[in-house]
Amino acid sequence: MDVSVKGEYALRAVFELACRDSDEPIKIAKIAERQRIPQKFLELILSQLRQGGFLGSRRGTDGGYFLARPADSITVGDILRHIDGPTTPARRLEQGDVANDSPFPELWQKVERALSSVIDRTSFADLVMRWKENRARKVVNWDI
Amino acid sequence: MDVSVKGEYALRAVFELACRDSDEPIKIAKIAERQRIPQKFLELILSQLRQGGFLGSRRGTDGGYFLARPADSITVGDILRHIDGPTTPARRLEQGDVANDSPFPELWQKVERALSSVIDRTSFADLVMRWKENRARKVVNWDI
DNA sequence: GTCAATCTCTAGTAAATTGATAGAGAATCC
DNA sequence: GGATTCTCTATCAATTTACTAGAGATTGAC
Repeated sequence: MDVSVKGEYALRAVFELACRDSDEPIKIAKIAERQRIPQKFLELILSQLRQGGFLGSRRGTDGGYFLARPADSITVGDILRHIDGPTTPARRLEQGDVANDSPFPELWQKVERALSSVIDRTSFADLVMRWKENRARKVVNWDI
Repeated sequence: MDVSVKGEYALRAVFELACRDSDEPIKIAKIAERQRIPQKFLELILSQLRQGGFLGSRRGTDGGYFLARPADSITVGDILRHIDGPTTPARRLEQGDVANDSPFPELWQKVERALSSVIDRTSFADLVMRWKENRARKVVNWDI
Protein backbone atom coordinates (compact mmCIF):
# COMPACT_ATOMS: atom_id res chain seq x y z
CA MET A 1 0.00 0.00 0.00
CA ASP A 2 2.93 2.23 -0.67
CA VAL A 3 5.16 3.39 -3.50
CA SER A 4 8.87 2.56 -3.53
CA VAL A 5 11.48 5.28 -3.52
CA LYS A 6 12.44 4.03 -6.95
CA GLY A 7 8.93 4.64 -8.22
CA GLU A 8 8.93 8.11 -6.75
CA TYR A 9 12.29 8.87 -8.39
CA ALA A 10 10.89 7.68 -11.71
CA LEU A 11 7.91 10.02 -11.43
CA ARG A 12 10.12 12.96 -10.51
CA ALA A 13 12.46 12.25 -13.41
CA VAL A 14 9.67 12.03 -15.96
CA PHE A 15 8.12 15.18 -14.51
CA GLU A 16 11.44 16.95 -14.93
CA LEU A 17 11.53 15.98 -18.60
CA ALA A 18 7.87 16.89 -19.08
CA CYS A 19 8.51 20.40 -17.72
CA ARG A 20 10.81 21.20 -20.64
CA ASP A 21 8.64 21.54 -23.69
CA SER A 22 11.62 21.43 -26.00
CA ASP A 23 12.74 18.07 -27.31
CA GLU A 24 16.39 18.59 -26.58
CA PRO A 25 17.86 15.92 -24.32
CA ILE A 26 18.57 16.53 -20.65
CA LYS A 27 21.57 14.88 -19.05
CA ILE A 28 21.23 12.31 -16.29
CA ALA A 29 23.55 14.40 -14.14
CA LYS A 30 21.26 17.40 -14.48
CA ILE A 31 18.11 15.48 -13.57
CA ALA A 32 19.92 13.85 -10.65
CA GLU A 33 21.02 17.23 -9.36
CA ARG A 34 17.72 19.04 -9.82
CA GLN A 35 15.62 16.25 -8.32
CA ARG A 36 18.19 15.17 -5.69
CA ILE A 37 18.36 11.61 -6.88
CA PRO A 38 21.55 9.49 -6.56
CA GLN A 39 22.93 9.58 -10.09
CA LYS A 40 23.94 5.95 -10.51
CA PHE A 41 20.56 4.82 -9.24
CA LEU A 42 18.82 7.23 -11.58
CA GLU A 43 20.75 5.81 -14.53
CA LEU A 44 19.14 2.42 -13.94
CA ILE A 45 15.70 3.94 -13.62
CA LEU A 46 15.96 6.05 -16.76
CA SER A 47 17.27 3.11 -18.72
CA GLN A 48 14.31 1.05 -17.56
CA LEU A 49 11.90 3.81 -18.57
CA ARG A 50 13.53 3.94 -22.00
CA GLN A 51 13.09 0.18 -22.39
CA GLY A 52 9.45 0.70 -21.49
CA GLY A 53 9.09 3.11 -24.39
CA PHE A 54 8.47 6.18 -22.26
CA LEU A 55 11.79 7.88 -22.85
CA GLY A 56 14.30 8.24 -25.64
CA SER A 57 17.99 8.93 -25.25
CA ARG A 58 21.09 10.06 -27.05
CA ARG A 59 24.72 9.52 -26.09
CA GLY A 60 27.75 11.73 -26.37
CA THR A 61 28.14 15.45 -25.82
CA ASP A 62 24.69 17.07 -25.84
CA GLY A 63 23.29 13.64 -25.09
CA GLY A 64 20.64 12.96 -22.50
CA TYR A 65 17.08 11.78 -22.06
CA PHE A 66 13.81 13.11 -23.45
CA LEU A 67 10.16 12.04 -23.54
CA ALA A 68 9.49 9.50 -26.26
CA ARG A 69 5.79 10.46 -26.31
CA PRO A 70 3.83 13.61 -25.59
CA ALA A 71 3.42 14.36 -21.89
CA ASP A 72 -0.36 14.08 -22.12
CA SER A 73 -0.08 10.46 -23.23
CA ILE A 74 2.01 9.29 -20.28
CA THR A 75 0.20 8.75 -16.99
CA VAL A 76 1.46 8.39 -13.46
CA GLY A 77 0.02 4.88 -13.48
CA ASP A 78 2.03 3.94 -16.58
CA ILE A 79 5.26 4.85 -14.85
CA LEU A 80 4.44 3.37 -11.45
CA ARG A 81 3.31 0.06 -12.89
CA HIS A 82 6.33 -0.16 -15.15
CA ILE A 83 8.75 0.47 -12.29
CA ASP A 84 7.01 -1.09 -9.28
CA GLY A 85 4.91 -3.78 -10.95
CA PRO A 86 1.15 -4.26 -10.63
CA THR A 87 -0.57 -2.35 -7.85
CA THR A 88 -2.48 -5.45 -6.79
CA PRO A 89 -1.22 -8.98 -7.47
CA ALA A 90 -3.48 -10.77 -9.92
CA ARG A 91 -4.28 -13.65 -7.59
CA ARG A 92 -5.91 -11.29 -5.12
CA LEU A 93 -8.32 -10.07 -7.78
CA GLU A 94 -9.49 -13.52 -8.83
CA GLN A 95 -12.89 -14.66 -7.67
CA GLY A 96 -12.71 -18.04 -5.97
CA ASP A 97 -15.16 -20.80 -6.74
CA VAL A 98 -18.14 -21.65 -4.58
CA ALA A 99 -16.15 -23.91 -2.29
CA ASN A 100 -13.56 -21.31 -1.46
CA ASP A 101 -14.97 -17.88 -1.90
CA SER A 102 -14.31 -14.76 0.10
CA PRO A 103 -15.35 -11.14 0.01
CA PHE A 104 -11.80 -9.99 -0.65
CA PRO A 105 -11.41 -10.23 -4.44
CA GLU A 106 -14.31 -7.80 -4.72
CA LEU A 107 -12.66 -5.52 -2.17
CA TRP A 108 -9.34 -5.55 -4.02
CA GLN A 109 -11.14 -4.76 -7.26
CA LYS A 110 -12.71 -1.72 -5.66
CA VAL A 111 -9.35 -0.62 -4.31
CA GLU A 112 -7.83 -1.11 -7.73
CA ARG A 113 -10.54 0.96 -9.41
CA ALA A 114 -10.23 3.75 -6.86
CA LEU A 115 -6.48 3.88 -7.30
CA SER A 116 -6.79 3.72 -11.05
CA SER A 117 -9.23 6.63 -11.06
CA VAL A 118 -6.36 8.78 -9.87
CA ILE A 119 -3.12 7.38 -11.25
CA ASP A 120 -4.39 6.32 -14.66
CA ARG A 121 -6.19 9.59 -15.21
CA THR A 122 -3.31 11.87 -14.26
CA SER A 123 -0.92 12.53 -17.12
CA PHE A 124 2.36 14.37 -16.83
CA ALA A 125 0.82 17.17 -18.86
CA ASP A 126 -1.76 17.47 -16.04
CA LEU A 127 0.98 17.52 -13.41
CA VAL A 128 2.93 20.22 -15.21
CA MET A 129 -0.19 22.31 -15.73
CA ARG A 130 -1.27 22.11 -12.10
CA TRP A 131 2.24 22.79 -10.92
CA LYS A 132 2.52 25.93 -13.04
CA GLU A 133 -0.86 27.15 -11.80
CA ASN A 134 0.12 26.63 -8.18
CA ARG A 135 3.40 28.28 -8.79
CA ALA A 136 1.71 31.36 -10.28
CA ARG A 137 -0.65 31.58 -7.29
CA LYS A 138 2.18 31.42 -4.79
CA VAL A 139 4.21 34.07 -6.54
CA VAL A 140 1.19 36.37 -6.57
CA ASN A 141 0.71 35.84 -2.84
CA TRP A 142 4.34 36.65 -2.25
CA ASP A 143 3.96 39.92 -4.09
CA ILE A 144 1.06 41.12 -1.94
CA MET B 1 1.23 0.10 -3.78
CA ASP B 2 0.51 -3.31 -2.41
CA VAL B 3 -0.65 -5.03 0.75
CA SER B 4 1.62 -7.43 2.63
CA VAL B 5 0.69 -11.05 3.16
CA LYS B 6 0.56 -10.22 6.85
CA GLY B 7 -2.04 -7.55 6.20
CA GLU B 8 -4.10 -9.93 4.13
CA TYR B 9 -3.92 -12.58 6.87
CA ALA B 10 -5.09 -10.01 9.38
CA LEU B 11 -8.11 -9.13 7.25
CA ARG B 12 -9.00 -12.78 6.76
CA ALA B 13 -8.69 -13.47 10.48
CA VAL B 14 -10.91 -10.56 11.48
CA PHE B 15 -13.39 -11.56 8.80
CA GLU B 16 -13.47 -15.06 10.22
CA LEU B 17 -14.31 -13.67 13.65
CA ALA B 18 -16.87 -11.26 12.22
CA CYS B 19 -18.70 -14.13 10.51
CA ARG B 20 -19.58 -15.66 13.85
CA ASP B 21 -22.19 -13.45 15.43
CA SER B 22 -21.79 -15.14 18.79
CA ASP B 23 -19.26 -13.71 21.22
CA GLU B 24 -17.73 -17.03 22.11
CA PRO B 25 -13.99 -17.14 21.46
CA ILE B 26 -12.51 -18.94 18.47
CA LYS B 27 -9.17 -20.69 18.83
CA ILE B 28 -6.10 -19.59 16.91
CA ALA B 29 -5.73 -23.12 15.58
CA LYS B 30 -9.24 -23.03 14.16
CA ILE B 31 -8.75 -19.70 12.42
CA ALA B 32 -5.38 -20.84 11.09
CA GLU B 33 -6.93 -23.99 9.68
CA ARG B 34 -10.02 -22.41 8.17
CA GLN B 35 -8.13 -19.51 6.59
CA ARG B 36 -4.97 -21.49 5.72
CA ILE B 37 -2.65 -19.24 7.67
CA PRO B 38 0.56 -20.55 9.34
CA GLN B 39 -0.47 -20.82 12.98
CA LYS B 40 2.63 -19.36 14.61
CA PHE B 41 2.54 -16.40 12.28
CA LEU B 42 -1.15 -15.90 12.96
CA GLU B 43 -0.48 -15.84 16.70
CA LEU B 44 1.68 -12.76 16.26
CA ILE B 45 -0.89 -11.07 14.09
CA LEU B 46 -3.81 -11.74 16.41
CA SER B 47 -1.79 -10.55 19.38
CA GLN B 48 -1.01 -7.34 17.53
CA LEU B 49 -4.67 -6.85 16.68
CA ARG B 50 -5.56 -7.36 20.33
CA GLN B 51 -3.02 -4.72 21.34
CA GLY B 52 -4.66 -2.42 18.83
CA GLY B 53 -7.96 -2.84 20.60
CA PHE B 54 -9.68 -4.69 17.77
CA LEU B 55 -9.78 -8.10 19.35
CA GLY B 56 -10.17 -9.58 22.81
CA SER B 57 -8.91 -12.93 23.99
CA ARG B 58 -9.20 -15.55 26.67
CA ARG B 59 -6.75 -18.30 27.61
CA GLY B 60 -7.25 -21.87 28.67
CA THR B 61 -9.74 -24.46 27.49
CA ASP B 62 -12.52 -22.74 25.56
CA GLY B 63 -10.17 -19.84 25.11
CA GLY B 64 -9.64 -18.00 21.86
CA TYR B 65 -10.11 -14.67 20.15
CA PHE B 66 -13.21 -12.57 19.56
CA LEU B 67 -14.05 -9.11 18.24
CA ALA B 68 -13.59 -6.44 20.89
CA ARG B 69 -15.99 -4.12 19.06
CA PRO B 70 -19.02 -4.61 16.80
CA ALA B 71 -18.13 -5.64 13.25
CA ASP B 72 -19.70 -2.49 11.83
CA SER B 73 -17.26 -0.32 13.76
CA ILE B 74 -14.09 -1.98 12.43
CA THR B 75 -13.03 -1.07 8.91
CA VAL B 76 -10.62 -2.68 6.49
CA GLY B 77 -8.54 0.49 6.70
CA ASP B 78 -8.29 0.24 10.50
CA ILE B 79 -6.79 -3.22 10.25
CA LEU B 80 -4.50 -2.54 7.29
CA ARG B 81 -3.08 0.61 8.80
CA HIS B 82 -2.55 -1.04 12.15
CA ILE B 83 -0.70 -4.00 10.62
CA ASP B 84 1.07 -2.47 7.61
CA GLY B 85 1.49 1.12 8.73
CA PRO B 86 0.32 4.25 6.93
CA THR B 87 -0.70 3.80 3.31
CA THR B 88 1.34 6.85 2.29
CA PRO B 89 4.34 8.07 4.29
CA ALA B 90 3.59 11.46 5.84
CA ARG B 91 6.51 13.21 4.18
CA ARG B 92 5.07 12.50 0.75
CA LEU B 93 1.86 14.30 1.66
CA GLU B 94 3.54 17.47 2.88
CA GLN B 95 3.43 20.49 0.63
CA GLY B 96 6.88 21.92 0.06
CA ASP B 97 7.60 25.63 0.34
CA VAL B 98 7.86 27.96 -2.63
CA ALA B 99 11.53 27.19 -3.22
CA ASN B 100 11.07 23.46 -3.44
CA ASP B 101 7.56 22.61 -4.47
CA SER B 102 6.33 19.81 -6.66
CA PRO B 103 3.01 18.53 -7.91
CA PHE B 104 3.40 15.25 -6.04
CA PRO B 105 2.09 15.98 -2.54
CA GLU B 106 -1.21 16.90 -4.17
CA LEU B 107 -1.12 13.68 -6.19
CA TRP B 108 -0.44 11.56 -3.12
CA GLN B 109 -3.28 13.25 -1.32
CA LYS B 110 -5.65 12.31 -4.12
CA VAL B 111 -4.40 8.75 -4.06
CA GLU B 112 -4.86 8.67 -0.32
CA ARG B 113 -8.42 9.98 -0.57
CA ALA B 114 -9.31 7.50 -3.30
CA LEU B 115 -7.94 4.62 -1.29
CA SER B 116 -9.62 5.85 1.85
CA SER B 117 -12.97 6.05 0.08
CA VAL B 118 -12.83 2.28 -0.17
CA ILE B 119 -10.92 0.92 2.78
CA ASP B 120 -12.17 3.35 5.42
CA ARG B 121 -15.77 2.96 4.32
CA THR B 122 -15.82 -0.81 4.24
CA SER B 123 -16.53 -2.37 7.62
CA PHE B 124 -16.37 -6.05 8.40
CA ALA B 125 -20.13 -5.99 8.80
CA ASP B 126 -20.27 -4.87 5.16
CA LEU B 127 -17.92 -7.64 4.10
CA VAL B 128 -19.94 -10.30 5.89
CA MET B 129 -23.18 -8.97 4.44
CA ARG B 130 -21.90 -8.92 0.88
CA TRP B 131 -20.35 -12.30 1.27
CA LYS B 132 -23.60 -13.83 2.49
CA GLU B 133 -25.51 -12.25 -0.39
CA ASN B 134 -23.05 -13.58 -2.94
CA ARG B 135 -23.16 -16.95 -1.34
CA ALA B 136 -26.94 -17.08 -1.53
CA ARG B 137 -26.84 -16.12 -5.21
CA LYS B 138 -24.32 -18.80 -6.05
CA VAL B 139 -26.26 -21.50 -4.24
CA VAL B 140 -29.41 -20.53 -6.11
CA ASN B 141 -27.55 -20.78 -9.41
CA TRP B 142 -26.30 -24.22 -8.45
CA ASP B 143 -29.82 -25.41 -7.77
CA ILE B 144 -31.10 -24.42 -11.21
C1' DG C 1 40.44 9.09 -36.28
C1' DT C 2 40.79 10.09 -31.81
C1' DC C 3 39.19 12.23 -27.83
C1' DA C 4 35.94 13.67 -24.46
C1' DA C 5 31.44 13.36 -22.99
C1' DT C 6 27.59 10.72 -22.09
C1' DC C 7 24.52 6.90 -22.03
C1' DT C 8 24.39 1.40 -21.25
C1' DC C 9 24.95 -2.79 -19.24
C1' DT C 10 26.28 -6.29 -15.87
C1' DA C 11 27.62 -7.12 -11.21
C1' DG C 12 27.73 -6.61 -6.64
C1' DT C 13 26.32 -5.32 -1.91
C1' DA C 14 24.82 -3.59 2.76
C1' DA C 15 20.70 -2.88 5.19
C1' DA C 16 15.98 -3.52 5.87
C1' DT C 17 11.86 -6.08 5.42
C1' DT C 18 9.12 -10.09 4.99
C1' DG C 19 7.26 -14.26 6.26
C1' DA C 20 7.92 -17.17 8.97
C1' DT C 21 9.51 -20.73 13.35
C1' DA C 22 10.87 -22.09 18.36
C1' DG C 23 10.15 -22.37 22.88
C1' DA C 24 9.51 -20.88 27.53
C1' DG C 25 5.95 -18.46 30.29
C1' DA C 26 1.34 -17.08 32.02
C1' DA C 27 -3.68 -17.52 32.50
C1' DT C 28 -7.88 -20.31 32.69
C1' DC C 29 -10.79 -24.09 33.78
C1' DC C 30 -11.62 -28.75 35.45
C1' DG D 1 -2.21 -30.08 39.66
C1' DG D 2 -2.63 -30.65 34.99
C1' DA D 3 -4.42 -29.90 30.38
C1' DT D 4 -5.29 -26.34 27.28
C1' DT D 5 -4.64 -22.19 25.12
C1' DC D 6 -2.99 -17.59 24.62
C1' DT D 7 1.58 -14.46 25.19
C1' DC D 8 6.06 -12.93 24.71
C1' DT D 9 10.81 -12.79 23.18
C1' DA D 10 14.15 -14.31 20.12
C1' DT D 11 15.78 -15.95 15.99
C1' DC D 12 16.22 -16.72 11.00
C1' DA D 13 16.45 -17.54 5.90
C1' DA D 14 15.07 -15.43 1.80
C1' DT D 15 13.91 -11.57 -0.62
C1' DT D 16 13.70 -6.86 -1.72
C1' DT D 17 15.33 -2.26 -1.61
C1' DA D 18 18.31 1.36 -2.44
C1' DC D 19 22.39 2.10 -4.07
C1' DT D 20 27.52 1.72 -5.99
C1' DA D 21 31.35 0.23 -9.27
C1' DG D 22 33.25 -0.14 -13.42
C1' DA D 23 33.91 -1.53 -18.07
C1' DG D 24 31.74 -0.87 -22.66
C1' DA D 25 29.27 1.45 -26.53
C1' DT D 26 27.80 5.88 -29.05
C1' DT D 27 27.96 10.41 -30.40
C1' DG D 28 29.77 14.78 -31.84
C1' DA D 29 33.77 17.96 -32.10
C1' DC D 30 38.14 18.83 -33.62
